[in-house]
Amino acid sequence: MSVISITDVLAGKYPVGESISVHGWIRTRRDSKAGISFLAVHDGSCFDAIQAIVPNDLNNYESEVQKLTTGCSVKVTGILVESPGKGQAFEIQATAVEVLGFVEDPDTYPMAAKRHSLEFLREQGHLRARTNIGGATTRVRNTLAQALHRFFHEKGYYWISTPLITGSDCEGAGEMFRVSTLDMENLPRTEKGDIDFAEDFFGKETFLTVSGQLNVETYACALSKVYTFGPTFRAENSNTSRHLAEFWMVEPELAFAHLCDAADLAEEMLKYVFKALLEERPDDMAFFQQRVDKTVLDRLNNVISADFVRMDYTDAIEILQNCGKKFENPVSWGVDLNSEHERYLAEEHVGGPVVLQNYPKDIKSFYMRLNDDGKTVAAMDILAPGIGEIIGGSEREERIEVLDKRLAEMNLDPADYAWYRDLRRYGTVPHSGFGLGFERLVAYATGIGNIRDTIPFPRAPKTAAF
RNA sequence: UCCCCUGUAGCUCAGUUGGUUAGAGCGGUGGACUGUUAAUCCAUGUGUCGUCUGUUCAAAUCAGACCAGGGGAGCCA
Repeated sequence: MSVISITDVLAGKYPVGESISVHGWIRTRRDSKAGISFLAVHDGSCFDAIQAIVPNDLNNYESEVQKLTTGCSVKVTGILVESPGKGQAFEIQATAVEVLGFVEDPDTYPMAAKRHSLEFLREQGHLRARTNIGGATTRVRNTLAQALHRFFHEKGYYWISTPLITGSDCEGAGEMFRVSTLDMENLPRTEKGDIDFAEDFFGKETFLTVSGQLNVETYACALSKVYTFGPTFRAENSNTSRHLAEFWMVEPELAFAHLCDAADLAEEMLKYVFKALLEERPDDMAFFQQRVDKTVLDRLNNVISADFVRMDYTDAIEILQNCGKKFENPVSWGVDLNSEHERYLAEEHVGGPVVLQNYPKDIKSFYMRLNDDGKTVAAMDILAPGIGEIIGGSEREERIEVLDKRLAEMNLDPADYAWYRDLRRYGTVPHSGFGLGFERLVAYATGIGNIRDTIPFPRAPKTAAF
């Protein structure tokens, strides 16, 4: 026996006139003196609840049905009928209501049938999935994740499970969380007095990964088209609405490809997943459009239909210098762009996503491929109106002598990158890739302003509840 | 980590130029009405006023520190 989902009932997948059972939680109960009660039963399978009509001649009507409040769990059995009321196509004429669990004290049940602030809901991490916005976000997040996997699968990419625990402390993308089983009260010491990590679980220092990129490059240099999709960890003390200490990242890596190929892939990918989202979750997206951000649908449709603008860093600097707008941080060639600059380019100058590319080498990572001009690297950021950088990527430096020169310039020890250098020593190929912050994608797609509301259990500085 | 703002009932907030008894809406509860739709109408309870320290005859109100949340910045995805 399988459990019936309310989404299937509301979609008309069950015959009218026959008896079915649904399970779920009460959203609201309304009593009518005509001798019936209306129950809105919600199981999270879709945005809408199903309405059950409960006659007062059920033997537990007074003892239980009339005591149902928001949040109580029930199994409702009854005849599926076309609804004479407005607001729903089908409803259930209940023949039995089994209460699975009451709400202890309706007065203090946090998820009362009323509007709550997102800040309050965040403190109720174990219950917020029961709200409209919590459920809708969760379903959208799932749809986007599934669409990403499907996109890469259809294009022949292989999903690579890169490690979460890394023995390399030089991934270069940020502060790392240490992984250790040493007794912090009684640390083993070397003769010099340093902590003796040879005694630690892995026999060396280990950390949580900040990016799967370096690892996935090794598989790109064997299977050609690959990607990782998994959690990454950054111990940065970032207190903003667009950073998390634990976030999910999609990182495709493509062999025999240049920067323009990575940019094309990113554009195609975003269009694909937004199209899938609009097709598969019209109910949730209508909610976001109405209650969260009145511009989401236009924005997503715009991304789907418009070509992404490609712009060189050097041209962007010129645009910023000549736009007549006063910036707090002055612009000149060689400086890293600030939020205000990125926002101007994406929101005002272009009015949509923009691919910014070919940055000065001195403000970018060692592994990015040096351009022929000798001063820029083949790096790109995709900036989205509203949230800023959503994708960062590059063509990787595949020439061993150039890579070694870059490592030396940045005072990095080639020995730390031995296996990474091997990829360039044994049958090197041009290859490119990028990283997409998955929670930023969810935020962009829903209009939710704080990234902490796009992941079920957010991890941020001083925040690890639940 | 830096700057600005906020922290009062289950929730969203008002208020307090320091002085006996702290306010509203929503939610909850009780009732009326109703094939209802977060319905409507009537009635009704609720508070270590973020924590600690200080100033004072007196602090929820003033000051300091700390904690938490929001907005902006930096780091980035």
